[in-house]
Amino acid sequence: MSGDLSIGDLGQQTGCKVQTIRYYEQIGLMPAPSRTSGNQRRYNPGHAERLAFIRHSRELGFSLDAIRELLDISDDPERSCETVDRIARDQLEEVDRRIRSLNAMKGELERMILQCRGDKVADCRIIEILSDHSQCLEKDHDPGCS
Amino acid sequence: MSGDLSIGDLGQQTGCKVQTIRYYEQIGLMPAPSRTSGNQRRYNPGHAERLAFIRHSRELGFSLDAIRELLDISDDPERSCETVDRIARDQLEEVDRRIRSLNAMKGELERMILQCRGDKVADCRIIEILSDHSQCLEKDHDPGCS
DNA sequence: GATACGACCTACAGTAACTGTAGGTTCAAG
DNA sequence: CTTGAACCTACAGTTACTGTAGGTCGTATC
Repeated sequence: MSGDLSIGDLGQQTGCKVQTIRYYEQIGLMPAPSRTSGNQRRYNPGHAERLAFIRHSRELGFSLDAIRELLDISDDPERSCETVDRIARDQLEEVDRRIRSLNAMKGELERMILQCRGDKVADCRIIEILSDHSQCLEKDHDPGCS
Repeated sequence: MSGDLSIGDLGQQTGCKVQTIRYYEQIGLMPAPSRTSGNQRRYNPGHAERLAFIRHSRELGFSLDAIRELLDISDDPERSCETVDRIARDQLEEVDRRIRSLNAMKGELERMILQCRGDKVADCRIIEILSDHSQCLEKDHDPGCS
């Protein structure tokens, strides 16, 4: 009736590493499953679904804390899903922020790379753009330096 | 001639936290500066430029390891900048990968949120989409569970 | 010169979300 | 009955910092 999947099976089914599953259990995100007489974990389909929820949420970038909250809420079907909506909207905003930031990086990287003439470091535009880093660092050990 | 900036001044100039500067020194990314008789760090403009290079590179998403390599290369103006070019192109690829991944997340999040009717969890499309997570987790503790 | 207070010092623990390792045990196939 | 993969626990390591505790220094003011 229950406990038919080994941790390895569960990992294969959900595309999740065995250590990660144990980690989720350790931090209380996954409930402790039953064990065989030899102390090995045995999971039922409910566990598989919970893990699938977690993995899918992770793929959407939700933090484990957010997922914990989503799971808590989803355990009570009578609750309003307002909080769920807020968490999802927050996540969307965060994803948007990251996309904007990465697009800025991308633009600058592309400009940098286009200007590289593949010659010596001395004329390298990439290094130049990354900074005006002048040659004085070796002159640290001047008089005045203890 | 040298050593005129305190660590706090340097942090202000470069928008870098004091602890972060000390951390960069600890991991060998920033050279150890001279010290006052009272053991406080004093930085010169060369340090400020190196730190600016590091921060700018971080803003472009380069890892500290990549930055270390870039700094090593930039210290030798006669070297070919081929490696610099490769590091930058790798970074651009990585940024592109992340943007694609985030765009996929964004699409799914938007679809999810649009379908939410803000009602009870029982009918919540967001929870549904995140998984088919059925109600059987509490039935874990069936006969069969030690 | 005394004092106050912010800035500095070191050393270490904590963060997120895993991943990897060591050293030992169990399961299932042959 | 043996072998070898899969499992177990416990703990260290990863990235790039951030925060804390407990103590010292520098400088402005009285």
